[in-house]
Amino acid sequence: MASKYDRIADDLRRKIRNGELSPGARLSAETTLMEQYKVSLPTMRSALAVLRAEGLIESRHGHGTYVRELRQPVWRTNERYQWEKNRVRADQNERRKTGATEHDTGLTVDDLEFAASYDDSETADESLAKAFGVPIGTRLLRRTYQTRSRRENSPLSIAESYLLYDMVKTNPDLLDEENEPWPGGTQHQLSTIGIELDRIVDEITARPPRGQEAETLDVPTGVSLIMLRKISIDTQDRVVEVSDIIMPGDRYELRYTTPLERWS
Amino acid sequence: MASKYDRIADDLRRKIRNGELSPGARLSAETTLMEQYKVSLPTMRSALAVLRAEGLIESRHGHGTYVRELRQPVWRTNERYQWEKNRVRADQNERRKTGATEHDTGLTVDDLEFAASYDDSETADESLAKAFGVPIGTRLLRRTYQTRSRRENSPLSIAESYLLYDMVKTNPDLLDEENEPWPGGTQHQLSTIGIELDRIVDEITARPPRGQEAETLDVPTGVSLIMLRKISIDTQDRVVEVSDIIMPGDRYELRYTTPLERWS
DNA sequence: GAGTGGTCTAGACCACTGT
DNA sequence: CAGTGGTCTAGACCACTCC
Repeated sequence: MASKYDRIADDLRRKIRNGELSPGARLSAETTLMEQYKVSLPTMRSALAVLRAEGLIESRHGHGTYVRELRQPVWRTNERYQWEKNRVRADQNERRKTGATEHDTGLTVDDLEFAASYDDSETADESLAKAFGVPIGTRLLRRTYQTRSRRENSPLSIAESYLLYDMVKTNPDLLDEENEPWPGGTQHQLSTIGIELDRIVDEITARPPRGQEAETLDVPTGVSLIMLRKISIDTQDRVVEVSDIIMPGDRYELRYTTPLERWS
Repeated sequence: MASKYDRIADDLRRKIRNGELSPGARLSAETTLMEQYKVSLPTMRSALAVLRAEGLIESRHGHGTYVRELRQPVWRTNERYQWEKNRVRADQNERRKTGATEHDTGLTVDDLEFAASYDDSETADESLAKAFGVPIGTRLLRRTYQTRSRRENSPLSIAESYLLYDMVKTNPDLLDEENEPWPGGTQHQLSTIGIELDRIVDEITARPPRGQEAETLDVPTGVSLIMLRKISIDTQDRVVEVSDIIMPGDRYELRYTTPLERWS
């Protein structure tokens, strides 16, 4: 331990933490830093690589190296699920006004760009088969959603939602991506085929982005991904939807409220 | 894009995904790979650095480079909170038997090593003051917990729990770390000063480990940290405990069940 | 064109792990 | 001891951004 680049990284990390280098500030050029710290360029660069991996700095080619700014977090709460359920029974005008993402972020429909695409040729792999409790190979409807803020380039999140094809085909409207965005969202879509949700189970984990993901989500190295699998279970205890949602960890915070039964 | 090291990383990533290189397998030595791919050593090393950052491989000095094995995830569910609350009213023998971590992991008390330390000289910083709804500088009791499996070196998690000093001092037993592990956990501790919890709010985010954290948690680069702030609110709507819990993302999965009200 | 970060090389030496 | 990955150097050239 205590290699040269480690000590340099420690020094810069300290300067960032105590505000000597504030968010948005530009660091000196690599060649300048290399002279300041009296090391070679590759060594200086590996010191910066450490901080980049920690998400503390960001380098822009031909531009400079900057202290990362904290992005305002978007909240995703589990209260949205009950809110969505209540909205299913509201009239269509009310449903059209806002979606669940707006509920979370406080942004209006106009701020958000929404893209959906459907694919009805998907079949269940091992993981999905287990989640749904069906055999591997069962036909699914896969729906891909991208939400992005109009003010920024990077998507807020990417979601893949899976429905059992045989279950939803009874309402052909549900198979057509042209009907997106569907006022009232998935819970309302399911209600058109007589499904009422009993509970939603969220499974959460986190890992670094891999290869292509970093590009499609446009996250720099140094940002973790929050992986959320959302499993919707109806009043007959059937798994009716499985959704895999990917969120950049520097943009999102999840909030779950767990009520407890009273003693008295 | 499509630099040499990127193409090499892509190739190796593909080999890992399709099983040509299975978990635990040892890659050829860097010098061998460098000849195979006809690049210089530093270039070969930066290809490996990419995969290391993605958590796909792990290098052991003087030993070799290996495909990371998937570790069996430990589940942490929000059902534990109600389970803990129920246990407060169980008798002491029952309470002594198991703790919440055992509830989650399925491991028994004997498998787990538990370390607690108290510090009653802590005061609330901005973030904690806001969470508790008290002025900055308010005296707190800080309790640090480390849980580790006896079979492994790395801690399962690190938790820092904060209580309002003036609130808990009425029971001096709560100020003494020698009483840990306390049968029945924090909810039982709070019950000794007349506190009943109404709900628990979990705030979750994820980010890469920074400098020292990587060492104390003994996680390689390429593992994300799940940061969980748990806020306990009592029946009088007071925030009575705030806990910051750090979990390695490759070991943990969180599961939250949200029940929905019925329509009928 | 000037200044920046990104890629790549060839080679030296050190530090750790096993036998 | 041999084999492995880790650190560091000196220097060349490329690619991007802004003026």
